[in-house]
Amino acid sequence: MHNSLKLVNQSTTLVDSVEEKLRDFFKESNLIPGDHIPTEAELAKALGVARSVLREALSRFRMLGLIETRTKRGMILREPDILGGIERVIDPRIISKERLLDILGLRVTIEIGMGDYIFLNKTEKDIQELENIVNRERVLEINRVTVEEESKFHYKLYEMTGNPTIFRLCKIFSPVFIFIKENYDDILTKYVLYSKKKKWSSHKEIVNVIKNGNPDKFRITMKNHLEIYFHLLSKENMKKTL
Amino acid sequence: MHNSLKLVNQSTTLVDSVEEKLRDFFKESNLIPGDHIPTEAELAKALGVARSVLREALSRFRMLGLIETRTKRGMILREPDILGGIERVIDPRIISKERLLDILGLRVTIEIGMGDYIFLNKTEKDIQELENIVNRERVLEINRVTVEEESKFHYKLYEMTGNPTIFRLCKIFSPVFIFIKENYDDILTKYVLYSKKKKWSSHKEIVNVIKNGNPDKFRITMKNHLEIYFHLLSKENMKKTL
DNA sequence: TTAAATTTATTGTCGTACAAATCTAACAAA
DNA sequence: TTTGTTAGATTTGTACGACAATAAATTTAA
Repeated sequence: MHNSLKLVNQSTTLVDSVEEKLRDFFKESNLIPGDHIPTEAELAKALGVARSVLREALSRFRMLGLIETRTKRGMILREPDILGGIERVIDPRIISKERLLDILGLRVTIEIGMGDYIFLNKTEKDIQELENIVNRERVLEINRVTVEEESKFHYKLYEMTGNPTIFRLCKIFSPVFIFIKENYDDILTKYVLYSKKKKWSSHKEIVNVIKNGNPDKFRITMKNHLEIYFHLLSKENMKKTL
Repeated sequence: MHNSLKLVNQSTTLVDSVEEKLRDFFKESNLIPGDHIPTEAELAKALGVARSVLREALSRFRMLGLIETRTKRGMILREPDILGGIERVIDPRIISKERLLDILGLRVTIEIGMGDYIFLNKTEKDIQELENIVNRERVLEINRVTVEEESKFHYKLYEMTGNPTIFRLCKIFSPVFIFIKENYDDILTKYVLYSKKKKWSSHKEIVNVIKNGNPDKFRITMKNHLEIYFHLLSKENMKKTL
């Protein structure tokens, strides 16, 4: 009762504000990767906090790759690893269903949208590899392949974009897709069985489009291939699913 | 000279390994959000490190939202904020050109791919809003609008996916696009002026497709709208650009 | 039984100390 | 002059102890 009166977690600790102040300081100083930043002693004094507090803030930056330290040589600013944070906390078991479906939606969006990118950079060797992957697939019931084979195929597509960040994002999200596939298997299977739609594009068809088609055809085919997931993503079904 | 001889920073600190061990511990204990985790004293003792070292590791988790602490009540596991890490380090000035172009590529991919998503969730109100935004735009030379108007329009599209994570990603990447627009303005302008292509889809056309078209038409129109960016993204131009 | 006071447990912050690494400088040797 | 050695100084990494603030638990008082 009277929950609305409860103060929101008013816990801005010293470490939090030091972290923020330091980030502002880096920006305002126009520091670029490779530049030295003041020593711990200097920073602690300037901020008026104990060294331990400062170090807890710096520790966060170290994790993100924003600063690098070597004894005696001091600290230098580095280009941060923008995906380092995600990588450490992606665990489907502790992430809410809403968020997991968000990620599924992002995946589907990227895979449909990457057609142009693939056609921009595709090589003969890539296509050869894709064909090898597809030929090795053993098709199970209702047009499905094993999780490993599915992963291998889609990994290769992401790789073909030639965009390392997108490729890495794919690897980071991979456990989420596997989790969703396993946990919503009944819903998905039921949908496939009772849907009016009877034709789902296969990996083979996608490869064929990459070989002889164009980006627009790729998108349509990929959309078709991924269509079952939209069943999970529509607003009405989400209510039922969650 | 002789950079290849330089030793790689082989420094795994105690804090790093404590961080890793704790993450493993959380996973193996099958903890879920809301669960209590041992006190600092217990953890420090179990790990055999000083409390200060432990706290530097915990500080990282606190930043990512993975743990929440309140004095006396102890620490509890929380659903982490998967984008919290990115949000803190996105600053175009300290991120390499390669990475910035990666992000541009991701944006373009998402915007082309989100057609189905938009058609899945669009409402009359959304379309009304889009039209308002477009009608307020003042078109500058060569079909361009101001950065703010451009942002506002694309924000609305992301919002229409109904996917909060994708929407947030858009906001996070926004400074990157602005940076790229400003820094590659000469290349982009030259491309527009001398390209054989003379027709670039406008915001108005995109709205029209959302209103009366279908996802396939949306993708083609959006692709057309964003085509100038592929000029920066192709492998050959990237070499020149970087 | 209820209300107030006290105790206790736990995180937040501070300070000191020393170890480890490595840069600097001075000096010695070739 | 160049190279090698040694000693000292600087800076981060780790440990430990102390106390404040807070909130739960317990005891005491009305």
